[in-house]
Amino acid sequence: MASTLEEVAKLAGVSRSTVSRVINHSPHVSADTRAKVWEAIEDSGYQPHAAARSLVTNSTRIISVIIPEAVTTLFSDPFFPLLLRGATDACNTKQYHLMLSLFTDPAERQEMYRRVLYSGLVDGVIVASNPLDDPLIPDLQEDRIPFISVGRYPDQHVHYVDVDNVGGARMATEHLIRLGHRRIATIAGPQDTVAGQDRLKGYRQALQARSIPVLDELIAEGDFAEASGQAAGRQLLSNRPTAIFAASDMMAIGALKALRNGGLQVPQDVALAGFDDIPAASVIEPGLTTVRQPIQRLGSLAVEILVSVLDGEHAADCPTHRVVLPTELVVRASCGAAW
Amino acid sequence: MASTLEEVAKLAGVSRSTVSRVINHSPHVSADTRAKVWEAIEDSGYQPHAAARSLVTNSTRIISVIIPEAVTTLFSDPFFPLLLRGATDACNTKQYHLMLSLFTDPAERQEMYRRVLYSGLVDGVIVASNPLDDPLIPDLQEDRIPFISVGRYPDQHVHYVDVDNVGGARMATEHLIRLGHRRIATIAGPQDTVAGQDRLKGYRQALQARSIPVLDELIAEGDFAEASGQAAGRQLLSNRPTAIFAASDMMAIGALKALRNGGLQVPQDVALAGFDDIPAASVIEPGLTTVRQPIQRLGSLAVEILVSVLDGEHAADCPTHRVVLPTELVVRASCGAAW
DNA sequence: ACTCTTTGTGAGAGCGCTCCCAGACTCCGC
DNA sequence: GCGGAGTCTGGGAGCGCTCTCACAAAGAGT
Repeated sequence: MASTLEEVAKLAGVSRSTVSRVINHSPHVSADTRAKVWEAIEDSGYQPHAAARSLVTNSTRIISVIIPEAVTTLFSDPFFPLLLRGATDACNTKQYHLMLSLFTDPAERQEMYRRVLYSGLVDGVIVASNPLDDPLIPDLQEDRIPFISVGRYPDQHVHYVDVDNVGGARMATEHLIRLGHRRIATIAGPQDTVAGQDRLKGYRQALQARSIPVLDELIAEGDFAEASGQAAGRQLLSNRPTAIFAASDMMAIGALKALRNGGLQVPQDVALAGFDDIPAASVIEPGLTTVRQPIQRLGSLAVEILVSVLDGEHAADCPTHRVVLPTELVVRASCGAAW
Repeated sequence: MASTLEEVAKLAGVSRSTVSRVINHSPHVSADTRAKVWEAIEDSGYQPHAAARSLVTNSTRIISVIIPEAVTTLFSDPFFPLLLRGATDACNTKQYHLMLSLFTDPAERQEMYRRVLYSGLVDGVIVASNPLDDPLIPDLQEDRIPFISVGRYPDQHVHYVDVDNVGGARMATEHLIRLGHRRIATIAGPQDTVAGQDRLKGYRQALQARSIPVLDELIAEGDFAEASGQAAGRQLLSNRPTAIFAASDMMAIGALKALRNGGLQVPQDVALAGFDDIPAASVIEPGLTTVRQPIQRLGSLAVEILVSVLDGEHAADCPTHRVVLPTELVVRASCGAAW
């Protein structure tokens, strides 16, 4: 189990170098020797010592997923587990390991930054749910640490993967338009996040494409959480929309409560659509029409791209990867569609 | 940044050994020298190389969280993210790192077992959501790898943390009894999981304590997921319970649908209680009475105990840690309580 | 003044691995 | 038959760190 190269070498009657070559699949070993060595490896249950190997190769095959602030909304939403699921799947097949870094306060992050990144503990980093004004990405760039962002990032040289937030929001809004609605309100997400911005953009695009005026009075802003959706719903009520597109399911659920409190029925009086397709969306009454995102794929793709960058290691001449995955409209009862 | 001990030593005008001593807070360094060295460390932005250090200390300060099967129910339930949140918090304060290992198929696990555990990559392991018949824990024991189980484990020498599933189920059932119900059915969880067993046990205890007969016809079994709850609800209907305690919120939601389809109202015709307090529980109509568990604390505790075992390292004479955290009854509308 | 501790510091070995270089051997063509 | 190319293998250095050991200097006791 805890044997060393040297011991395996003795067992196989060859030198340490030869065993190393076999382990690393070097072609310069005769078939006989190779077989002999493999046998010795099997017999001894040998496994290379990770630290020793890292020390000389200068690579740990560990990728860190950094979530700068342990965003509370992440826990009412399976985004986070699904992302990790996808990422670990990809890591398993690529023979990499996943390290998880969550932070509550910035001091903690600074501390981690030194400990994890400067100590050579990880080969690369996946940054998820990073607020636009966070210094993390600039820091990573400056220190030339390979990374990829989950979520669009407005910089020429940053690799990222994202879901098509604009397209998803447009689809949902178009769907409401197609059902005959013209006074369509939106509860936008926080405008300091890319997702919040993009979903509002999609809403705007859909209206503009049909020459429906975009009215400020029909746009409220929330923070993706339920309470903010309820507040926004209450506020929008007085402007009498016939439909509401909320930029998150939790806000849609909040809005649903506000509408009910205001004596309005969904979908009879007001149609409702959300974004995310959280588990609760299919469970509430009426079922919530929403936009589904391929989050697990997002996670695996992030790993795959990062690994390709890491393995390629042609540093400068490697093109920037930017992948946007399509979203999918899930029609349920809340929009009042027969479809 | 990527400087070495040697360089810092030269900068401070001392030897490598002395810098090492300062870094590791050895007391055998004069105050003057110590100050000088710290200055050199700050100036050079020195950070010890993790692999080099691990090679000689034979410790990586990495803990792995292993979830043997990427249980799908974990993703309709914030159990997993909350656990990780708690675990990372504790890791941050203890200066440990968290590695994540999820698996879909057993071959993958075997592969990981070699790669992660035998290679000295991690110092210890947290095993979560492990089925009773899984060989993982016996394997870990045999290989003398320090670990702790999240979830009770029936072995004298296994450290574990768990929530009080028995007590929680008993509380929920008692609550229904207190509201006047006598024909109380339960939708139990899978009986090959400890949580499933314990929640059924709590239900039984509550009835027996009030001398209410435990009837087989009022006990159905599900797999914690919604569909199984709906099936179980349908099945129980014919036996006319006046209340149902479901061992998970998802099953309670399934049962709710079955009851509605059968023309019954909750809580007027049948009272309903669940377990877990998932986000959907507060969002559905009627709000679901349920049992809340301190999952985040469970995660941080698991790390704290494992680290104490790791740091203590008095191997044999260290007592087995077994912590069971209390659960909390959350009363909402579905049980029909005024309270 | 001399040993005898005590305290602070440096030199050296070695953790287990990879990788370079050199050597031994085989095989071919002239 | 002999040099040169090609193939395979072993030896040695060294990655950056910790830790033991030895030793120098300083203080304490007789």
